[in-house]
Amino acid sequence: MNFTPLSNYNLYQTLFGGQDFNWQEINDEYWAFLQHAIIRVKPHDEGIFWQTYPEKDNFDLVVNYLAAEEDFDSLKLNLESDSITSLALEKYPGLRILKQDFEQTLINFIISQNKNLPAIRRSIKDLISKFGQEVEVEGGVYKLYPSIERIATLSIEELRSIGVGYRASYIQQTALQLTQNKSTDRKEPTSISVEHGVDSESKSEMTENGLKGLPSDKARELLMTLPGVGPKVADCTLVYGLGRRDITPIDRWGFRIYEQLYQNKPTNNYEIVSRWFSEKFGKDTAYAGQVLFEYIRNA
DNA sequence: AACCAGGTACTAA
DNA sequence: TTAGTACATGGT
Repeated sequence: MNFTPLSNYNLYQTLFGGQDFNWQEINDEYWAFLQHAIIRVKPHDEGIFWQTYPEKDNFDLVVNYLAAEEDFDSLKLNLESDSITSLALEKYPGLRILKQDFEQTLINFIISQNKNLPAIRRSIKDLISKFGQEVEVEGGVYKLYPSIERIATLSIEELRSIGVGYRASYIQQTALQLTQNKSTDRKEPTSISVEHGVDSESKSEMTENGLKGLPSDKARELLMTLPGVGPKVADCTLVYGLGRRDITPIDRWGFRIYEQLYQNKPTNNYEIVSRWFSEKFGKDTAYAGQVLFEYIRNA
């Protein structure tokens, strides 16, 4: 295995908190099952021992996924200017935000709606074990997270078998749309912007690169046209799957943070709370939201 | 045995 | 816009 030092990095809380459902504990190691790779991590005091499969020694994949090169110290300084966030940070030092795969994040958070963390993990684990492609790892056989194309071919019945209930059609339809957008994206490489209808133009932007080119509110609006994707799932996708840091997803806990921790007037209006976070924490909103989420959830 | 879960879609006022 | 409700299934 390779070794990479990691400083001020709360590995366990980062991998197994509420932001990422792809990691499993296997014999004192942490394994992530992605669409095209498996990341294997063995924690160590000063960093991690790691390996990737089926392509081995993929340093860029690991460092990028773990956001290991992010300047956490200056981030920490900014967050400490707020006393409540500072308190949360004391309890969860070194909590990072990972850089997950866009499509996988979208599907996972569609599954997550109205489920608790253990139930989410169980469904995703089943999705992988039932429908993932096999890869050989050190003589054993493991499975990747199923590709979005594969998910698009699954029947409602197959999807129901992983315990996602009414979300099955959301998953199926969203996966179908993403694969279709990917293929039209390839046929029309870049901008020879001929007469696109608003509709087809929007669709062509519903790709990883298309969304990356849009401001957060616009990208969220577009993501919300997908079935099963409301503001919360859209924001999770933007933050965890597209690297956005100027917003934070507002779930039940987000509303509690807004009302109880910061003594704001109770509301059930997503936009109001979302804007409050972004105006208060600016470019570090995602980090503030993340550490406050872990803080209030375990209070 | 209820009640809740990192919500969303739908309906009616 | 805002308020209420059904939804499949599993965790506690």
